Amino acid sequence: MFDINPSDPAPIWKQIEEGLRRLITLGTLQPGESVPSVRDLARDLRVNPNTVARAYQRLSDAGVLAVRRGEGTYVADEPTRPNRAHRTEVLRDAANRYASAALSVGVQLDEAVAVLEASFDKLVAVHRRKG
Amino acid sequence: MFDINPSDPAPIWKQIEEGLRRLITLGTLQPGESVPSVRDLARDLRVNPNTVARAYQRLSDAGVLAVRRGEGTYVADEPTRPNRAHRTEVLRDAANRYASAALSVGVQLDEAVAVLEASFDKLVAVHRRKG
DNA sequence: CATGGTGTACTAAGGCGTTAGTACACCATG
DNA sequence: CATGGTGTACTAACGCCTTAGTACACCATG
Repeated sequence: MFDINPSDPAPIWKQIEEGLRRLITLGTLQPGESVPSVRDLARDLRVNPNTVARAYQRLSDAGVLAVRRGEGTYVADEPTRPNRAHRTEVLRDAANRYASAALSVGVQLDEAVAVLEASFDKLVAVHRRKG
Repeated sequence: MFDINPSDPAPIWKQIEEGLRRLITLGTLQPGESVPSVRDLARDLRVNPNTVARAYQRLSDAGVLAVRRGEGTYVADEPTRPNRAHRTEVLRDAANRYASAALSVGVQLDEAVAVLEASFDKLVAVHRRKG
């Protein structure tokens, strides 16, 4: 489905939340489609079920996922889209972290852009492979 | 000198380490030049001296900073440069995080590149202002 | 020599993330 | 109705990060 990076300082529940949002915006997960159960995804990612549950609950509160009690969790029929303010904030923060990391190891803008394109291609390719 | 982002999941000592490496590679801090004392930088960043000390010690172990006991800490005469393997690893990881964040909020490559350029410009501008 | 600033070391406490284990209410299925 | 899978909730424990406080050895300065 997607990968978790244990060495990433970002919390695992946040990586799961981001990964699911990514698959939804890319169309890999479509409205009404079911997502893996808490226990299944936890086993798949080699992570504790509580951590997955935390991500699912946050996405449900945000209106991205919909829970049918006793049955399972599904992508909402009309998944909530982040507004412009939140989107630009997330993007600027992430860009600052990337630029800082690049400059700290002596990498210029052009090379940073090239590597960024490769990362984009890889993630979109995962999308095309349906998982 | 540089900024610390308390909401960044990355440890503060790592942000300090990265910030100093960035200023050195940009030339804002030149070989032989002195860096602020542990207590001064801690007061400046509103952070505990222990946290700054941790970053200084790691940079000293890496050969980027040189400590003169009882006197202060300085940029090494020939600061160690990260090798290609480490550089590409850091860059790829950071690029993956940025690409993932962008796609999770529905941002395409072109917009992500534009925002990245802005971040680069901002950091380099800080460099030109000598701090 | 006395003072003050330097890096360094140590302990104690609190917060957050993660894991582990257990338990419950819910619902589809047979 | 019994079973099994679903999300959810709770406690306990561990580790890492951070803060706070104290203390030490070192050295430049006056």
